[in-house]
Amino acid sequence: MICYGGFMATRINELSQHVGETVTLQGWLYAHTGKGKLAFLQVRDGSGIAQCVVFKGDVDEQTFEAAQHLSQESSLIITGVVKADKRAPGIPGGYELGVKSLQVIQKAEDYPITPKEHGVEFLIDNRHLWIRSSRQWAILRVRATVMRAIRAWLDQHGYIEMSTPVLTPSAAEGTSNLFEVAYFDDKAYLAQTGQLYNEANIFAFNKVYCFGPTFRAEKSKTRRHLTEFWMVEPEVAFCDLDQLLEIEEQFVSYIVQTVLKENEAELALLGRDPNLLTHIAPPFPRITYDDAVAKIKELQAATEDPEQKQLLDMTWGMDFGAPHEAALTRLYDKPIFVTGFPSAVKAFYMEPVPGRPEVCKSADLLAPEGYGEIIGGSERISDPDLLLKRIHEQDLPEAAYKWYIELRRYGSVPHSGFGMGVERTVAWICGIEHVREASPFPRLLNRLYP
RNA sequence: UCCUCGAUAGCUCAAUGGUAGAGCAACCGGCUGUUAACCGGUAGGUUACUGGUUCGAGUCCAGUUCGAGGAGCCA
Repeated sequence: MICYGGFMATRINELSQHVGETVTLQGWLYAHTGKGKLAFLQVRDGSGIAQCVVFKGDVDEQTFEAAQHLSQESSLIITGVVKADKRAPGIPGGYELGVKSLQVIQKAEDYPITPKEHGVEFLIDNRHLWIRSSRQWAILRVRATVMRAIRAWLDQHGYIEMSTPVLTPSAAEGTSNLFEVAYFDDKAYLAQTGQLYNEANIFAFNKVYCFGPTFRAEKSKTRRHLTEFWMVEPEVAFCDLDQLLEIEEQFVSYIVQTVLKENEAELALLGRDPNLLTHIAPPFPRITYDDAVAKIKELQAATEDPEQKQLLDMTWGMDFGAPHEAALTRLYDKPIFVTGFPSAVKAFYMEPVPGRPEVCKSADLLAPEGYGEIIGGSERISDPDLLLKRIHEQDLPEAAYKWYIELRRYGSVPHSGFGMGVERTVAWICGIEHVREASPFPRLLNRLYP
């Protein structure tokens, strides 16, 4: 019996509910080994991995022959009796199938990713296959939970999702790190933020968010950069920076707690210690830029390593580099807010701190363990004259911002918002080295395939 | 754009300037509890590319291409 569509099949993550019953699984051979009259098949079905044991005495000769010669990633339908067995490997493991019959849908030939170590280049070239591997499978399931938790928290708290355009007009903040695309006889650019449009949306809907891919044509080759990544950007009317930080810490904590609750098996598979995440709850430490600079200088003075000493070089007014963020966040076991950056290194639309116009009401949220910035947020300038002045100071084309300035002429209010990078957040929660593994098909500098 | 490192079998890696090797994967055989099983056997190579030095180059030199890590910039 072939059960296409899956409605007749049992899912591997539900095997524990079927002990003693005869069930049918539909999946792919993940790994196999044998021992004379026994064949051990590890079968994936998308929900988990289960060991299926074929004993020569239990099946006809053809079936045993087929089981012995099954190749990795062959697709199959397999029927047998569910047994609890502590020895059974798999995800979640502990249950296995005593096979009664086996049907090979397709015998795979020479699957390239073997259960041995492989290099990064080979794996990323084979990303379309690599996502079947258990670590990648686990990471991408956590990503799906993160994305679901993002929407759940925002939806539960009165935000409405409002799509912002991916194709945006020319000009804006300079085009050096934008991807240019032909737009009939004109040029358009792939969006690197939906924020300005969200600032229009709040005047219609009060609390909004956009959530989608965003594009940066930066020539960055580091473990923290993708050229296409997903970002969620909430924007809130009648909201100052202090209120924004409370929103952010609740939001991030909810996401982490949701993953801890729903992806225990995935985190275990990744070797991620949940104790590094269980205490993630409000409030998060807040530190001003001024204090952060002082702390970094202390750390620089304390280090013996001459290379670190040079990397930690810091003077007031500089933006943080990755080494600064890493050193600073290692002092805390929670994400930290760094507030009040110099206006000169931040975007033109950020509200100045009253009495200290050289710094602005901005806040970066830095993840612990050296993962660095996962959120950038700020209170936006609400005064039209000040906004216009800042646009002139930064030599931006006023005409391109006509609509944006107009927002401040028709019922302007204090408002704030932030953007959170999904892949960096997933990388932190999963404890992985590189953001490329937090995206199903990462786009990187020099890498557009597959 | 800059700095550092790298490219040898399908994969991961060896190989004093002197015959190109191993493990895994594949294929054949053995084993009733394997967890990246184990044991025996078979097959598998334009050493990234171009040029140079040398009696002789995977190895030394120059250039090119591709990749990795990092810096800057950023989520």
